[in-house]
Amino acid sequence: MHLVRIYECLCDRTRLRILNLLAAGPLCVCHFQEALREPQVKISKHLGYLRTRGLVVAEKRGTWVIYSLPAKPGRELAANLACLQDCAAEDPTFRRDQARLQRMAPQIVQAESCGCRPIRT
Amino acid sequence: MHLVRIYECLCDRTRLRILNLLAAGPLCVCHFQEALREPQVKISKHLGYLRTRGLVVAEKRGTWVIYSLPAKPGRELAANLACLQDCAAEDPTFRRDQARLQRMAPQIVQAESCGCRPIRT
DNA sequence: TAACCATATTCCGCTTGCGGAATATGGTAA
DNA sequence: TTACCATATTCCGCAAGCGGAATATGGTTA
Repeated sequence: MHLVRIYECLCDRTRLRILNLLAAGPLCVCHFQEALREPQVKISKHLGYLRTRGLVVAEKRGTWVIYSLPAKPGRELAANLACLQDCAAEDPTFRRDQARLQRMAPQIVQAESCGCRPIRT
Repeated sequence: MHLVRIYECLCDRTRLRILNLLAAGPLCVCHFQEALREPQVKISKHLGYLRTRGLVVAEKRGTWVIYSLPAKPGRELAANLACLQDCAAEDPTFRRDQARLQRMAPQIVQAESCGCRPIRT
């Protein structure tokens, strides 16, 4: 019953907020810290939790790490992520996080930089 | 973030199996025991867990208790129950449970009896 | 009344997960 | 090289949840 593993990932508030942000596109760790206003350890540990369970994919780019949702999630995961997005649309916390993220743009992940600070190729 | 409470209910295998059976209609405790082939304590405790969190509704009828999904679940709960049903369609465990339940019919809950044994009005 | 039945609760040991402080790792800049 | 930065890991104390054995509760039958 692989479904249980998925729900275990979803039953934490911080992880839900992370997944909600990722629905809009890849992000690097420092973006989560800023958008969610949570300490680095907390973010990092929850990202690790999600990664080891396949809900999230990590890609190293120099010093920083960019996280994203899996390119082709399984049927169950896809269904639940869609359901989560549906529910998130009305939740104030989720909306606030998204708003903060938008305000942080356009220094959002580009091909060349995560935008955490200026990069010189 | 009420969603978290819902996911906490969904991240246990036995509770998922219970909710899956309930999707087809109300059942009394002994039906769960038989269809899931799990001990009484286990069933009872998980039903209690679900009940206190509003995922399930209990109605006493004499000695036995009939459980069902809430008549009008909230938006988030409804969405997740639908998603669960979608996922359950392919899972062997869920299908097996449903098959056992169907084999147990027609002694399934009626207005007058839970069918656990013959009733004389 | 007493015996019985379906269900719920309590107790116990165990595992998992959480948050935070401190520390480790490993890449980048000077 | 050394200093620094972003991220991950370890260690700790604590709380919650699970399963099972035993027991309690409360309605039903005899």
